[in-house]
Amino acid sequence: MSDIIDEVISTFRVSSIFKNRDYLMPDYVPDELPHREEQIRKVASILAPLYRGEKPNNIFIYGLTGTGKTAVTKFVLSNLHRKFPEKFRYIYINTRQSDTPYRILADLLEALSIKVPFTGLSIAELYRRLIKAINEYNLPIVIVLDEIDAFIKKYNDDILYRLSRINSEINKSKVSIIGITNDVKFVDSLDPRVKSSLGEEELVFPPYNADELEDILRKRAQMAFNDGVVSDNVIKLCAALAAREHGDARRALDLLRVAGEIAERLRDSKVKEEYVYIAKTEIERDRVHDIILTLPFHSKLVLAAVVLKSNDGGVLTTGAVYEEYLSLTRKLGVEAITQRRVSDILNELDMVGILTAKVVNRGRYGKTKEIKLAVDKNIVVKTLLESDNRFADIWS
DNA sequence: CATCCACAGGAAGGACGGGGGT
DNA sequence: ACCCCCGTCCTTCCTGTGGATG
Repeated sequence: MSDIIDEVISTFRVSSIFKNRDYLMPDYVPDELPHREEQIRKVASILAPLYRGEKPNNIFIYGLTGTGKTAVTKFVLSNLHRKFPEKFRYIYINTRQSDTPYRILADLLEALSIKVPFTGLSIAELYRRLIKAINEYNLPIVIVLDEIDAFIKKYNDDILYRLSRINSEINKSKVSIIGITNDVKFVDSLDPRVKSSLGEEELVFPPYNADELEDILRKRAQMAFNDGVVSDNVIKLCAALAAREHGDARRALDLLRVAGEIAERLRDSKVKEEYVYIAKTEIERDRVHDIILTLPFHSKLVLAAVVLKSNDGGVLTTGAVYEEYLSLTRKLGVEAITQRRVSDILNELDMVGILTAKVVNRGRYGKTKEIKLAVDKNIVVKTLLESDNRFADIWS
């Protein structure tokens, strides 16, 4: 048995593929960000007042996923901070990870080294403590709220409003907010007061094109892989596949990393192009798998209904899905939830990319959603079966 | 041109289980 | 011990709606 472990470890210890895999990890912030020089300059110049201990303007940053918004922001802040560690403080919060008002406030407090219980307090109490903490803090603070659009959509812009108002509640203004969002239209849904306060500076990040992606990949590949392991064609392929997905650099890096991992697993000394394709389906499979496993039971049931009805081909409507869902609940002998809730669940499944639910008006035939599965049916079925044995009665 | 379909999706609220402060 | 708060799912009730049809 220990042979197996030795074997596995040995492939890890001396990798013929990777020099250092970390450079391909999503959270790695590189020393240089090719093709984002202009954005770096802009962000840096907005934040420059920190050097004099003054509060910079608030910033709104737009751009699709994987266009370097987070990387540029972190890059500029960490560089500034390294140069002037005594001048200011910055806090980065990803609102997808900390996805409730409570958790955001708790994270902020924690970053200011104030311990708070992870539940139990009222939001108002957290605000009180936060304001007190900021009041006692004498440096400017930059708060980065990443991916706020999803958060605001789910809750409201109350936190943004309150955070932007903190300055007027304390003696000296010193809190700057950097809001990062994937959704450009999202700003319109904000309270005008928040909009004007947070939108003091606006910045748009365009997607990378295939050439730029290639450039980025080449630089990273050099750091991450051993020499001669990755051919230019592999890099071009990763760039091309990611460019198709609106120039998502993270996607491109993921492809390259996973392709490398596959080569490593197969004890190959080179990353072949076919591994990139395998990586693509593997990434997709893992994503779908993770999402489905964490779904509540009735969401899984709704998904099962969609899968079953998709057998008939064509587009589904909310009504059709609900009917199928009801028959499943009867089959399994569980209580059904309302169609109103199922409608929301379909939207949730759309948001995580498992299916697409597009609202359409079909005139005489009413307003409904056109629902289509967006991922491989077999993966869905397999994961559903694995996640809850009650599904065995449906796919026997 | 009005009608009316088949829902969309907002608002309010409730049950429940996680966990407080005092 | 007491009462309070929050997030997660969910319900009930509701008003709104684009365009094929009559």
